[in-house]
Amino acid sequence: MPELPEVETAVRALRAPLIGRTILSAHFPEPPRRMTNLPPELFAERISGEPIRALTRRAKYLIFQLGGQSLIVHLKMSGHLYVVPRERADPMDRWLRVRFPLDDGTELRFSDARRFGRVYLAARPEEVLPPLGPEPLDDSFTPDQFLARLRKRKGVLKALLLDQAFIAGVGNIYADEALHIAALHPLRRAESLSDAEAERLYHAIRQALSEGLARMGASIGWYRQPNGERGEAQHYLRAYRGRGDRRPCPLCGTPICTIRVGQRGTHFCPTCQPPP
DNA sequence: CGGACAACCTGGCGGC
DNA sequence: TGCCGCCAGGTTGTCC
Repeated sequence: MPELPEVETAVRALRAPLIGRTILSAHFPEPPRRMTNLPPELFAERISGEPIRALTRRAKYLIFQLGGQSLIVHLKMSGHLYVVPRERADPMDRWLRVRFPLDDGTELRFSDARRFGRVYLAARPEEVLPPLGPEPLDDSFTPDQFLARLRKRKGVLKALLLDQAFIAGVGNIYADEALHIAALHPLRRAESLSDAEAERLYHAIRQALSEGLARMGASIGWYRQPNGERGEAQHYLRAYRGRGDRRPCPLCGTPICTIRVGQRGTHFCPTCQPPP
């Protein structure tokens, strides 16, 4: 489940092989269903000959700055971007959705088992990006700004952290992690937090995401780095638990509880995160 | 705005 | 061992 740390890890790894390259074309092994915002022929026509000038991230989106337009990719659940030598008859990727041949004999590939991933071409990213909150790891994201935004919102914390318009890049794993670090129950309501608790949550969000990024992301489910290697963050999770993972709370040894909050599997320690 | 829920997808896991 | 059914999850869209 690529979230901010996983997407940022992919962006950093892809810059070296991609910046300065020219995209020759786009090939879709199967007709794209809802994957693109343009018919495949038009998509290929518009991207052919475009240089890759920069690669950045906004929330969970990868943004390739081309000549006069942008390629915007969302990995969703199972999307994977990687670069391989083009002519080598390597084993065909079973879930290959798009191939972008490049001018140096390599190709950028978008693979996606679940078909949730999206690939957009637009003159400007804002044309396809939804409303997004601040980047939690940016210097411009301050405790004061977080507190001011929090005071405008109501509802349970877990749902708030998952709201990309409130804060960008947090997904199910790091939401549970941030709440555990902050010692806040996922069903606590935003309007119930003291200033001190809100500041704890601010630092916890940044800590959870920073640690995940330092460990190259959490390889739970499908996520792999562009070079195919797993991240390491999954070994250090405090509260989030994948299937069959029965590890207790690392702080107090209490079994981790799993509930559903807003249709999402939610994991917390009933001792460290007292219920509202 | 908040909350609930369906839809999109399909591999893989749990259960039998 | 084999088969079935359901779960996982980010986001959008709908409805109340």
